[in-house]
Amino acid sequence: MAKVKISDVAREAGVSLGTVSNALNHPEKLRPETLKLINETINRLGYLPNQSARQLAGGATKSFGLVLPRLDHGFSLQIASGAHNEARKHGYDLLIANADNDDILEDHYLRYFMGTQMSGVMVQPMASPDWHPVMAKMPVPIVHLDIHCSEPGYYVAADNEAQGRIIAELAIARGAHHIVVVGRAAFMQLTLRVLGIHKALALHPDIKIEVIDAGEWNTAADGYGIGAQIAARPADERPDFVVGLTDVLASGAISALVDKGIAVPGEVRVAGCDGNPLAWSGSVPLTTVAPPGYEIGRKGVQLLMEQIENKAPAKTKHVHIGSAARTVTAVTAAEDINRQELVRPFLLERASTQASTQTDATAINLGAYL
Amino acid sequence: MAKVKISDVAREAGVSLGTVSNALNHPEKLRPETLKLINETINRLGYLPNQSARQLAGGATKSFGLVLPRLDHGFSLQIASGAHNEARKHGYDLLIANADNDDILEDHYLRYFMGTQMSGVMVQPMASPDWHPVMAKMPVPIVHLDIHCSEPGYYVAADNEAQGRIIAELAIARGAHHIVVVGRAAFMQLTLRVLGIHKALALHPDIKIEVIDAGEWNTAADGYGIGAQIAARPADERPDFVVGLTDVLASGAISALVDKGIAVPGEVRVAGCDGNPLAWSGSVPLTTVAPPGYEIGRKGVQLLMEQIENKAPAKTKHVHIGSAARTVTAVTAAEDINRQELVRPFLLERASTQASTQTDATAINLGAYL
DNA sequence: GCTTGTACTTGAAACGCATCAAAGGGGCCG
DNA sequence: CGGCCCCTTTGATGCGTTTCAAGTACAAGC
Repeated sequence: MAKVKISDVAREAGVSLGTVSNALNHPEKLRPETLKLINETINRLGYLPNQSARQLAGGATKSFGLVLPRLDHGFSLQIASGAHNEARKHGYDLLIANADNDDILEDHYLRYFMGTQMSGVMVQPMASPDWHPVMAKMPVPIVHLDIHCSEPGYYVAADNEAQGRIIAELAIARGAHHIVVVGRAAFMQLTLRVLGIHKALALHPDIKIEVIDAGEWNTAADGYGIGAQIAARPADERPDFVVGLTDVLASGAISALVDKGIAVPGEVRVAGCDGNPLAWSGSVPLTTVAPPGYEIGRKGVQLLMEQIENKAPAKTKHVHIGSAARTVTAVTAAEDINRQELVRPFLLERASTQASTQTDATAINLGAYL
Repeated sequence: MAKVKISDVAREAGVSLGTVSNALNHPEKLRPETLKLINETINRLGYLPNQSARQLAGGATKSFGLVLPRLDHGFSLQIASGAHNEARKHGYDLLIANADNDDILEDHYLRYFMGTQMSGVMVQPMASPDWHPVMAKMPVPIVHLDIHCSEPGYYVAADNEAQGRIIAELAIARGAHHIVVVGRAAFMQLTLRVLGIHKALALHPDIKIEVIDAGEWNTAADGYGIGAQIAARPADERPDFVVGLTDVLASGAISALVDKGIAVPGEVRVAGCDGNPLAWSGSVPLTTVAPPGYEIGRKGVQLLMEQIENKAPAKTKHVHIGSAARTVTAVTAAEDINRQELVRPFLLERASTQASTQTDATAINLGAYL
């Protein structure tokens, strides 16, 4: 079980150490038969290059690290997916670490990646990344995702305000008179969505709007609570449009409303925000405005590449990506969940199973903010 | 931007190289004031240990690698979550790689992890792991997840047959007379589920059973196709119970049935299999029998630890974990999506929002297979 | 004052590989 | 046959750590 090393391969194949190394890294430099001989020996011996030694000796690694706050949030997964594909396209590996909603762990993995000679590191931070002095003097390209930071540095974020605007316009288009927004004020992203909604409704003073803090953002139970509260109101105080600032909140609210005998979307329409796959893979599709997670991951890697390739990269680069709006049915959406590079809002009503490519009037083109 | 190394810290702090190293790895060996001095210097200089060099010199890394076929499959995420928590408990890091349904990539990341001096590696393989001769002579503990392999080695798998049995018994309990199973025969896991269903139904020759290959397993569209086909049948040839061997298949089938005006669960009951979060977080809960993904990840790490700690570990160890059955409502389920260590099937009918802890008679205790 | 012991600290060796200047081996031309 | 050049292979060097045998300083004991 002793690990076989490059010198073993060299001895066994009757060539020198450097030749084996070349076989691994610059095969074009070798005569085909030498290469073949070495490869056979490698396989026979079950040789596996020691990555640590490789990195130590060679420098960069052609791999990126991505630290995510959680793995079970659809948005983070879209980021991971986009980052993965883009990284592979450039021949880089992507390693993912789960910070499990823990600051300490986030910091730990960040340092870990930094120290592993990764070519670059991305984080979807839990808190503002400005706090960490270490970040600034990092010898490794780093990009923050889904967050705005004032400090110099690179970040890619969704235009959350635009999402709010889109959803508000959806409500207006549906003829809403009374909107209830369910969310959690403490989160910057959600706050911006609320702001977008308010701005869009500024021109419609006749539409009444209420914002209710659900306490949390990631459990349907909280949405259920608000839904139940709404259902308990006298009919004339009930909204005709509910916005869940998060898809799970919206789902919970729908559950409550239906449970209490209120027709959705008959009496109350409900829309979400997140583009959480659960919303469109379920048997009943939820209308949702999706931040472009996939695109954020992709762009993040692109910014990493940019820093790597430019000898003198910009000190600061902030990218905001708008949410492209598109109408798709539930089934179709489930189909291309991993292929679509743009995410989109859905029609509130149950759509037919034919895919419709009709573009929402409020669509923001991807490039608009680039 | 030059990377600061240990010798820089040593020089700056006026101590020797080995002392700085001790400060990092064996702080108890240093005089408190020396330690303090060194730590201050480290922070001032922003020193970050080079993990590659560390691993090269030191050997093991206290970190595990996990290669997953996809990141967007709920089951894989449960595995990742379980593995993560267990690994942290032992003070290990967990790094995740996404093979993106690509054999080559899977192999690539496996070798990568092997070569990184990871203390152990886990894979949820796409194909049977027997094929790979390299695996056998790996100098690193390795555990296969969610798959049975005949070769010597470690694996942890769900008892898929039991899942089929549970779902069949659910159908029997609901008084089913005609069951349609929608799935993809080519996948071992699904085949075992079908086997379990057949075995459970062996005692009920009066119940008619049909198995339809949906072509795929991971898109609701395929389920939709079968659902539509069922809906098109004359009423007396229609099943009264449909089993999706995968939750998305079940979702798709439900969509189709409802679209075509067939009442679910009024005329046809539908259940899934996977415990995919989408099934229970959506506003309408889907009944599903969930393989214990979290538990598989957990046990996988435990087996890794076992191999690491025992100087002479067993050559082979196969663990099957049964699916514990429990009845939960959609909202509650969404709530503890990340806390439950056991996953469970749901009632087919829309449940009330009160959690019910009633245990299904077919429940298999977690420990039963350990 | 000398010895022994204790508590730290030191620095050289090794970890496995990539790199690169230099050497080797042909083929071709004069 | 000698000289040149190109293609291939060689092996010493260094990457940033950890480790560990050897060293230092200081205190206690005689």
